[in-house]
Amino acid sequence: MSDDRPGIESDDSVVDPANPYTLQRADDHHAFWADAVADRVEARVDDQRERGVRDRDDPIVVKGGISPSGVPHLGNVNEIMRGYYVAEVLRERGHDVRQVFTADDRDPLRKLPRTLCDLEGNLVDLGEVDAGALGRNLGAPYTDIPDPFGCCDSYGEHFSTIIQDSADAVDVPIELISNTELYETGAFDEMTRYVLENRDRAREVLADYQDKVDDDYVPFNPICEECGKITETVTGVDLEGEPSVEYRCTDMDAGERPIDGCGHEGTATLREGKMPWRFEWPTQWEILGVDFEPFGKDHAEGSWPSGQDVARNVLEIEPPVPMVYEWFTLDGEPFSSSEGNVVLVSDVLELLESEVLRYFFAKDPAKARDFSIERLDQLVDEFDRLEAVYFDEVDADEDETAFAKRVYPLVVEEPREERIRLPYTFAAVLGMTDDPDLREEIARREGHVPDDAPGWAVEGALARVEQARNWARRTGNEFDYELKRREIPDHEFDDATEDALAELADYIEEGHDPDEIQGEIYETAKRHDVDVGDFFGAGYRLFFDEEQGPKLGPFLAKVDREFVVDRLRRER
RNA sequence: GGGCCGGUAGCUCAGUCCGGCAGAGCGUCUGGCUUUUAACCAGACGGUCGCGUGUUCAAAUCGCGCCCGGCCCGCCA
Repeated sequence: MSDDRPGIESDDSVVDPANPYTLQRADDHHAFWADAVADRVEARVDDQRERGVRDRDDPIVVKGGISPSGVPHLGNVNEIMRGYYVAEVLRERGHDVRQVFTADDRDPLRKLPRTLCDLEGNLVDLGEVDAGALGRNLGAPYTDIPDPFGCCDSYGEHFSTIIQDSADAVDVPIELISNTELYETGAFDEMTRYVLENRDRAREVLADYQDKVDDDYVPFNPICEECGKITETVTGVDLEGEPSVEYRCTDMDAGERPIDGCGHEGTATLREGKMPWRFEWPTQWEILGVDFEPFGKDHAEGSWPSGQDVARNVLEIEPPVPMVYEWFTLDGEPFSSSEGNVVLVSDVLELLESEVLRYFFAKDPAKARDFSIERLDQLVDEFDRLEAVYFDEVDADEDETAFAKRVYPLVVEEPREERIRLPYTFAAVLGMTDDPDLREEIARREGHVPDDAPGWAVEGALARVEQARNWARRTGNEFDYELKRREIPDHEFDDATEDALAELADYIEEGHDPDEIQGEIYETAKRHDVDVGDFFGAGYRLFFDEEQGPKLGPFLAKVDREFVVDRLRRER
C-alpha cells in the first residue's frame, strides 16, 4: 500500500523489511552483514523522526534476551554478539546506541535441567544440588525459586549473573534488564492494562497463530498467591481502579507431564503475573523502545510473525528491525545441557583469545555452523589469517580483503600491527614445557618472534601457549605432548637401537650444544645402522610416549642433563 | 503435508544480493630448510558448485521442479 506511484511496477525482488531473513540482501552491497542491518535500522529511525514520533536525541536501542533457565551455553552468545556488531556499526556512524538485554526471568521453570553450573562455570549434576526443592518449584517464575547454589537471590539471578559474566568476558557492554523487575516496578503496568482493555483485539490477532485462543482467552497469566505457580486460567478481569484479574490455579501443560495447579481461587494485580510471550515480547519492544533485535531461527516462523502483528495491530507500534541467526552445533551435535553437550563462554576462553570468539560471531548469521572444539585450530588459523589480510601481510582476493578490512577493527580492541601470533598448533607443542623462558626461546629459534619485537607482543604471543595447551589436553590430540618425567613409557627396541641410545647418552653426558646433539642423533643412528626416523621415534617414545614431537636435539639440551641421560639409558 | 533457511575440493569455508576463467586455508603428495620428526618455504594433486530443467552469447549465481539436513506450522519460550 505504500508503493503505489504510477509507472513503478511492483517488483518481487524488493527487500521486504518484515522478512527477518533478507537482511543480508540490501540495496547496497556491504562486505559485512551488520552494515546492511544498520542501513535498515537507520532507515527506520529516519522515518520515525520524519513522522515526528521520535526525538532527535533518543538513543537507538538494540535488544537481545533469553530465559535464565539453566546453563547459558555458547549458542546464547549469538543473542549478545549479533546485536553488538550492529550496535558498534551504528556507533561508528555517530549514533548513540544502547544495547539492552532482557533476562526473561519471570518465565516459569517448566522442567528440571539435568545439568546446572556454579558461578565459576563448573558443570554440576542435578543430583548434587537440592533437586527436590527445585521440583517443588516447577511452574514458578525463575526469580521466585531459591538459588540451588545458595549464592544468589534466586535461580533466575544465578543464571542471569552468568549471562552478564559471559558478556563481560567477550567485552560487550550490555544493560541487563530483569523482566521480573519490569513487572514489579510497574514498567509494564500501562501496557498490560492496555492489552487487557483491548483483549478482544488481542484474541483476534493471536487466534491467527494459535489454535488454543478462544473467547475465554485472556492475555495475562497470574502467579498463584497460594502455591506461587504461574497459572493460565483467568476467570475475570477488573480494570476499574487498581486493575486486577481473578483466577483459578489450574494444571499447566509443560510437555511430557503437566504441572499440577493447586486449585486456589484468588485475585492478582497486573504486577503479580506476566503476559504470555507472544504479547510480552512486543510489549518489551514498546517499553524499551527497541529498534533492532536478532533472534534464533526457532522464532522466525512462530513468534516473529505473530509478534509483529501484535505490535502493529494491538499495540499500534512499529516492530523493530528483525534478523534471524542460524543455530550452530557443538562438535557436530546440538547444544544440550541434558546430554552434557554444552560449553560455556568461560570454558572457551580457556582455549582461545576472546578476539577469536568474537570473530566467530562476525561470520554470516544465515549459515549454520559447527563450533568444533576438536578442530579449534582451524578457527584460530582463520582468525590469524583475517588479521594478516588486514595488515596486508598475505595475499587475498577482493572479497576476503574487503571483509577483513571492514571486520577486523570491530573484532579486536585495537588493531596493532606489531602483534605476534604463534600458530595455534605450534603453541600447543610449546605447551610441552612449563618453563616460560624455554617456551620463548623455542618460539624465537623457530622464527616466530622477531628479534626487535616489543615486550607486550611477546607476552601476548606466549599467552596463547596456555590456551593451546589446554586445548591439546582437553582433546587429547596429537599436539598433546607432555614430557613423561615421572615414569618411563612402555617401549621395545632392538639391540642396535639400544646400543645407539646408550652411546647418545654418553655423548649428552659430556655436555654439548643443542645443534651438536641434534647432529649427533643422526650420526649415532647411522653408525648403528638404525633408520634415522626410527631412532627419532625411539626418542619421542622415551620422552613423550608419542611417535612425533618437537625438534629433539635442542629440546634434550634444555631439559636437565641427568634426567635425559638416565632416561636414554632407560634407568628411570 | 505446508512455509522458511542451508547444501561449493577429503575437511572447514569464501564467492550467490550484482550472471563473465571454480577460489582460500587445512589435509595429502613431491621437493627445500648445507643431516627426513611439530613449525616454516616452494610446487603438485584435488570439483557433477545437492539433482534436473528453463532463460541467456554466458549460470555456483536468475526462474521452476525435485532430493537431503535443520527450524517452524501443538503448547511454551
